[in-house]
Amino acid sequence: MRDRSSRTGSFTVDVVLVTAMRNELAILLTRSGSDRERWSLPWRFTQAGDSLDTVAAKCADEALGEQPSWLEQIGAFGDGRRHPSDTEVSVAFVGLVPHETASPHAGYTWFPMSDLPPLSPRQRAMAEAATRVMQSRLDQAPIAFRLLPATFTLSELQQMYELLLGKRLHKASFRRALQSAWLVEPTDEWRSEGRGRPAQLFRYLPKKKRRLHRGVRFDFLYP
Amino acid sequence: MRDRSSRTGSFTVDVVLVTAMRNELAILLTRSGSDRERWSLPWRFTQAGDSLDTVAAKCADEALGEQPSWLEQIGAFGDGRRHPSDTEVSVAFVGLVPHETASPHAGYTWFPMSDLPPLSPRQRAMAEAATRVMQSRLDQAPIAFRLLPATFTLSELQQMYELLLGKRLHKASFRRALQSAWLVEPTDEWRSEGRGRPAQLFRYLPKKKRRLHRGVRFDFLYP
DNA sequence: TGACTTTAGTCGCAGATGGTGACTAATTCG
DNA sequence: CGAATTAGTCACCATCTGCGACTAAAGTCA
Repeated sequence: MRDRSSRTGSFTVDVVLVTAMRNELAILLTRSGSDRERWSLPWRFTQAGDSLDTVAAKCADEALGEQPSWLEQIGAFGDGRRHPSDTEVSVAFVGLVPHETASPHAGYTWFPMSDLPPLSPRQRAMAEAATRVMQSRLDQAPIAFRLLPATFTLSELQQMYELLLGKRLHKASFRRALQSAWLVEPTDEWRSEGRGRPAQLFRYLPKKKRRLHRGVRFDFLYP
Repeated sequence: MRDRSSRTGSFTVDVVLVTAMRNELAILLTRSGSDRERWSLPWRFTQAGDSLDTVAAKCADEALGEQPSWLEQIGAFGDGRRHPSDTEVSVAFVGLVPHETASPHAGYTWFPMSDLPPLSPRQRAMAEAATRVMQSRLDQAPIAFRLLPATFTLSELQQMYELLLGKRLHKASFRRALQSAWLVEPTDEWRSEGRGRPAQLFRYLPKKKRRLHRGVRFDFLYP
């Protein structure tokens, strides 16, 4: 067992890998290194010369075998809360992963946010912060798009926004707002999903071609 | 001179203290500890047992003799950029200070953001991140109010928003949006400022009494 | 004193945006 | 074929926004 004080001044990088699974958000956990009975976020000690982003990317790669479609730091966590590493501070990242293409390595498991196993207090704080950060950036950054595959139907996109916002949206208003924000462009493909009319596939329209004025705000709710 | 590798794994806490001075944002700098010719943000090594927020608060107190009216972490910075401490990582905070009541301790000087002296690359990144964070939280958190004294005129508030947004706002629209957001309440005081009609003083209305629906969005611009 | 300037604060129109239900379209199922 | 299901659009109307023009209360200066 490590001596607690030996880690004073050192720190870890932790990654909250988020995906949308069966209509709810889920994060990727693995067995804790120190206590095999407990679950933990993927984390690492930093090595001299590696930037924080690099360490986070390695963490994600070890868990998934690929890079998240979006990876962003959400801050440093400490404040006396316990962490498997016994360091005083950890720097947390959020990584977004489209669920369709993700296949975690052995030993890693998706857990729905609503039903997480016990985590160290510091990692629990990170998981909560991750969803807060995602919600707050929803209208500034392509959060919803990074949780979807490269092409998607507008209904899928709407469901993703409903999931992230935690409320229902009205179809016509959603599409109108989407249009005026120039966020997507149609492909020439259509997808027939069992019953019902086939849906056209769209892709995220990168900033280059876009003439965006106001940030998008999907505010409109349903009865 | 310290050996660079001796600090590997350790880190500092740095504070970007921001105020609004003569219609532009300014930050508080001091002479660097290692090189008296250079300027630096206030920073400290952490001590075992102190939370990050506590260290940041101490930093601010040492510079100002008082607490900022708002103090929030903006992230961990490293990525190989140099810092006076020779650590690999620093955790940065923004602190907001109303300029009217602030009187920095000896050795600390306000510098306008538009005309900063040379800083270490890591601290320059922090200063830039600070203004980005302030802008992005402008409609979620009382950023503008924390840069103003406890009571203020609506014209002063509008000027503060114009400064933070970097664009002019239309008076009538600004006040209408302010009303519908229930952000301020009038006091029974008025201030006569030289020529022109005296202005009523307002104060920030804390969340308790507020029934806020949508986030405020002062989007409307001037010709 | 009274015209002029300066700053505060309000009104109300016209056009843009948003919430909504009802509509049409294309497919599967039985 | 008709019912069910999902996609996509339309049009009405209420609300919100941009904006110019207005009123109000002070100082300045001849």
